[in-house]
Amino acid sequence: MNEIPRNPPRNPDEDALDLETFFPYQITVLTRQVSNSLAKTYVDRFGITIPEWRVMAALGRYPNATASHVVRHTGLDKVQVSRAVALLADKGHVARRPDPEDRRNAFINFTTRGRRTYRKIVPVARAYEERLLATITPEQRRMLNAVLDELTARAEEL
Amino acid sequence: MNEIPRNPPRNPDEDALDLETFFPYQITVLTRQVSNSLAKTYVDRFGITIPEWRVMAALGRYPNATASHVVRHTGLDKVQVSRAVALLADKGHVARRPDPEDRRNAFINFTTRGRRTYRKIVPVARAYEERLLATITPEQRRMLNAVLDELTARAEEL
DNA sequence: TCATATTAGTTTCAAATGAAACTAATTTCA
DNA sequence: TGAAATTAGTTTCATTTGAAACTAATATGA
Repeated sequence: MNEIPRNPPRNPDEDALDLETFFPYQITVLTRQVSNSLAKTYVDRFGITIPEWRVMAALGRYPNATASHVVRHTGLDKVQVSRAVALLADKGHVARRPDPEDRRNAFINFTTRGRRTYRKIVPVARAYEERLLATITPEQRRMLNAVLDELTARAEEL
Repeated sequence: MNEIPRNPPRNPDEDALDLETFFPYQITVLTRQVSNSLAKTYVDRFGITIPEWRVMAALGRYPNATASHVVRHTGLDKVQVSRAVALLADKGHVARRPDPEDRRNAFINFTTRGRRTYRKIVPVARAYEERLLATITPEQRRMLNAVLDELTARAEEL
């Protein structure tokens, strides 16, 4: 017999909390899904991890950045940035140039190869976002974008 | 001299991607923030981790569940569920009872102590969500909830 | 001026994670 | 039947993570 397993009875506790509609649960599940898809794409097609991609994205927007600038623009912590930059340097995507005026700093920049890779990734990242958001209206997108910003600011306060 | 560090020049690449408005980045940052806050609350106040809390939430809603049912209702993978249940059992919050009809299964239930803890956590979780969402309108909440469900389904397809 | 504090970035270490291998029980079907 | 496949759940192991300690350089202030 291959009986389909039945779920146990529902909602025994009058005050039970519904995980499916609990906001922290909802975003955790969605984020994991999205991150895994993207991570797979970046690794398979470009041989880099998400933190490495984030560093590249920061450099594409703000070139000649120090590690601290990258921290500020990526939301990664300094350990992750340190490691991601080291790996990108190993792979020849970025180069570090010490600041002669303060030798604790190092300016990070794309190599030619790194910039070429960055320019290939950007449209792939945009295309993924586009496909993901394809079924929601422009109005919903604007709202979503604004609400997420609002909630991020709010979460930092709490 | 304590000069405030200036950011490097912006947007050098005409086609640069803005991380701040890139949806996968936005939800990653928000989710990390929210998870960290909640994890801290659960550990500090109740001595449990987020996966343990999720298992409890699943049991609150669907009692007498097997590990497979918990997997289905929590979005955790079976390794995490196995470990979380083992830890909850160690702490005396849940008990496992083997299914006499199929001894591969074990039914998981709250102990009295576990149910008491669950009933304390639920309002704390709700209160956090309430404070987090306090600044957005009920209309926005409904929309957010619907859009996140939609995107989760969509992300699974991609 | 030099001892102390601060800052940038790296390394270390312990904990969390999840894929893959594994154990035990049950089902399938020749 | 009973050998092979499937399923539930656990354990192992290699990787990822981030807090804390650390190194090196610069700033501060008695």
